[in-house]
Amino acid sequence: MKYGTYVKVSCPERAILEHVTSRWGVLVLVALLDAGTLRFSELRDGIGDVSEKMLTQTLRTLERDGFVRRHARPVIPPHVDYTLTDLGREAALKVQALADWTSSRVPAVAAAQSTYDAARG
Amino acid sequence: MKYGTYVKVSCPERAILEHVTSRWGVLVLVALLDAGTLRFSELRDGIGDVSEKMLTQTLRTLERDGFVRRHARPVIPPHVDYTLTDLGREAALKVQALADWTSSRVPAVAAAQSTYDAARG
DNA sequence: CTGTATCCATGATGATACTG
DNA sequence: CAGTATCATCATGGATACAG
Repeated sequence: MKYGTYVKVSCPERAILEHVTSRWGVLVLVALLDAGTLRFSELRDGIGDVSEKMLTQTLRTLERDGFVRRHARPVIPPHVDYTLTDLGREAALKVQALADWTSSRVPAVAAAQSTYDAARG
Repeated sequence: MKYGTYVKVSCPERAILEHVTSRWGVLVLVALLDAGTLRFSELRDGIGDVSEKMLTQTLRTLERDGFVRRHARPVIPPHVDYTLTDLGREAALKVQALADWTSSRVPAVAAAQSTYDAARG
């Protein structure tokens, strides 16, 4: 079984971890942390390379977990805003911290990989 | 592959993040952080439910990234020890911090999910 | 504009069997 | 003991088309 992003994981902690560290989850959380409020199309364009399907799926999951608040204005054409909840802000800060640390160690990891690859093949 | 305007998550960074937050990556890092040194079989038994294939794969990835050091003693039967490098200890601490935070918010997330599911379907 | 529905290629995953 | 090899399966994510 794949340790799915959406359900079917025995350990709830593991599931939540998957949600916030998932490919698009990280980007959505950090984007909303930086911008405060973003529309669906702003998230889609800002993140880039994300399909609408995956963005919707990611937003639904984060909304269900209580990390993201969805505000749909009853207008035509539709206008939907997304913001972080307090819980979501906590999550976003933690995830950003991990992402920042990772970013800072990219050179060290790249060096380690080169060494490893050179020694083996 | 290009990422966001709001977020600067490069591909190598994303890959590293996936390595350390992967299902078995988290468990291996935390196990080694707690125990200091563990043999292959100790990791396999301690983590539980992990196939030898996935454990090997996880260990190789973490070793290549410079997070884990592998020490194979030239004896029969084979005896292989795994420990964290300094870089790996940093990673393990960050990951454990995120995992601990996640663990502490499981009730809040569960409540949010119940609310969401009740309101919708 | 903000989604939903459907199909499908890809790749991750784990069971099993085997090896040095 | 510590892996490696092979294979079946099944979720994941992307493309596409369409709807409200």
